[in-house]
Amino acid sequence: MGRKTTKSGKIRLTEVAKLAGVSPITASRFFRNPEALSLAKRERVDSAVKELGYVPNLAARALASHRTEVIGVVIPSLTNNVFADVLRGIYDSSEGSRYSIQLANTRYSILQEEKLLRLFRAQKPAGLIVTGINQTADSRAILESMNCPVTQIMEIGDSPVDMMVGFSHYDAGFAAISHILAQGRRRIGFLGARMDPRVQRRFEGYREAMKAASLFDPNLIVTTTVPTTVTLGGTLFADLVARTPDIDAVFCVNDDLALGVLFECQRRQISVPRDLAIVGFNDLEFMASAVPSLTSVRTNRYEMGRHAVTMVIEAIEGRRPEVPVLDLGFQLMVRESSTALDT
Amino acid sequence: MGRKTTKSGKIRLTEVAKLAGVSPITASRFFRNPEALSLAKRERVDSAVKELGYVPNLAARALASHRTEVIGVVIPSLTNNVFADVLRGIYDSSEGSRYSIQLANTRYSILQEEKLLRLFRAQKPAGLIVTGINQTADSRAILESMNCPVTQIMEIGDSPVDMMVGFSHYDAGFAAISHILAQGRRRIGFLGARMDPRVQRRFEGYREAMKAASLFDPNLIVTTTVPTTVTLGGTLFADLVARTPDIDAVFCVNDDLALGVLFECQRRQISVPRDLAIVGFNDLEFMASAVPSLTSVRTNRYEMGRHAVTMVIEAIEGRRPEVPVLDLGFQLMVRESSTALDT
DNA sequence: TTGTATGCGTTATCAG
DNA sequence: CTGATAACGCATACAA
Repeated sequence: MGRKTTKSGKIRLTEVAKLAGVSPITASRFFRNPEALSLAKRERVDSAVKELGYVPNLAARALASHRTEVIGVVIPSLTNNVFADVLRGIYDSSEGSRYSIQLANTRYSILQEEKLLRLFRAQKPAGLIVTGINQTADSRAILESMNCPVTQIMEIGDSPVDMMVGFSHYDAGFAAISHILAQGRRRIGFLGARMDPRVQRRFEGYREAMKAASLFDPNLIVTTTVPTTVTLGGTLFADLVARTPDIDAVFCVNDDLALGVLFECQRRQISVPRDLAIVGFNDLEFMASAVPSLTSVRTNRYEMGRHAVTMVIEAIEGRRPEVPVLDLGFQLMVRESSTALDT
Repeated sequence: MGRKTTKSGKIRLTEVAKLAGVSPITASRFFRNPEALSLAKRERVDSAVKELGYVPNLAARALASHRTEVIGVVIPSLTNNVFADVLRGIYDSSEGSRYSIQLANTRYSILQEEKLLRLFRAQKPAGLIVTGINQTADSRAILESMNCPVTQIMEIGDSPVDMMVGFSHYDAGFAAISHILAQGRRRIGFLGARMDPRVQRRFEGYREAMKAASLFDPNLIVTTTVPTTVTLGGTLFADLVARTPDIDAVFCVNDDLALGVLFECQRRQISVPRDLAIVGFNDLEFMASAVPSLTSVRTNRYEMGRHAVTMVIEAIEGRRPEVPVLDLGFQLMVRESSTALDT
């Protein structure tokens, strides 16, 4: 009397095996290691699967095998374009594989991060990708106790939990300032928002470059912990100009701020780059399109996502990388907004 | 000799129950329906859980209960800011609940969407959120066979699979054009990229508004299926000007294109809005900040995400909405770029 | 290459 | 309010 095609919950591996005339475990192997089956049985199982419309039960699989096929990804923001690119890389690279991505958003809160990591631990992910290197001690402990490959992304540093892929925000900040200095600018303002750990390291790059040139001056610095927007760029710039009118360049910790500064300059008839050089960070697509085109520091976000997933998957499958830390570097994209001063 | 605190895999509900002096099923109920326990046992279980550091096994739970606590979300793009906002709403609203979000990216491919839906079906999600109303017949069939609440987002239409939250892209396009016409403009160009179903409906709004004013002219239209960028906005605009030099306004299907048009105008010394009015779509944050500030159609993306999750969760828990279709509307944000022509 | 026996950790069912 | 028993659907280990 038992139905089988309807009430889709009914078709188990057993049914498939029965129809194919094999044992359940052979049918099971068909999915995990098809090559281990004789061609004949492989085809029999294959058609049985199709005929019955068999859909594997992931929960049963996970319970029996003690592992899932999900890779957890912990990022601090969904609205930040930077992470959108990283995520694209992650999803693109994971698609070919059998792993699926589970995303979690900390909103830049390390306590929230801790909570999410606890949640992940309950789920026994096959691998984990987390943003940055500033986890709490508890978070680190969780990560280390998780018995799965972990890749930290966006930046690099000593003492990785496991693997890392990113670049040095300090170096990138330093390089940006060195470039501006090389153009003959001296009063270089710093505009910062959000001030997360990576932004702070860019700031350190700025500070050290300025100090090395004996040009550091606290009056050149305007920061806020408020999230970044284009509008905020204009506001911060207005603050900076009010306090320090003689600036001849501005380094913005991201491109949204830089665009806001450009608009504010247009509003105030400040000529860019003649009166003011502008340099952003991340090299979002619009930077090249702006008038004047805006200099920025390109970061390889999409590649970061791709590498992170690849490294994790390789590690899951036993092929650990020779070096656990991958530096993807950055490129200074010099454009009109930071050309040399006429002298 | 058996450890228990280390090798965290060891602690099962049984261990908790033993320590608390109750049966496993009572310990189980502690998590799902604490009120059903006597205060005494509840406290005993509670401390046992804490003492042992018990972590529930989600796979076992899913297998035994025939349901998971994940809500699947299917979107066409991760880099599009529009979806970033929707996702933020989704994640924000899901956080308080016990449901976790599983994200899938179709990259605007309806075949990929079909594939992903099949994958979801294997996972027996508690609920599903999908983008748009243009699923393939197969996709629709899968959705309908899934036995869980489904919410379609971003737009509304007849014949929802289950529930819907969005707005009419046709109406929004029509309203934008009506506004431009009311400013005295006559030669209104249309710039479109990507041309996904929602963009096409905005186009239909444009077309009908123009036809109603007897101003429709194919030469005013430039579209491409290429993904949107700011740079592309400039390129499309250049094409349009080359073909139809006498335009006095441009409607862009999104804000990135609009920004690109603005930059291109700056490059060509075309005065906005004097020579050309510009209207975008979505009202991304930078629109208000641009010089001149750019008119756009605000869509309530964050709220869309929030409502979608809330509706799904409510439905999962048996409280279906009175009306299955929620229209969140749109607002025309009139700014400097589309003020009236001097006459 | 294939199959048998057994267990994974939890919850549903129904009785008390 | 509490508990005993029996699934849930699949994979591991080992044997053939």
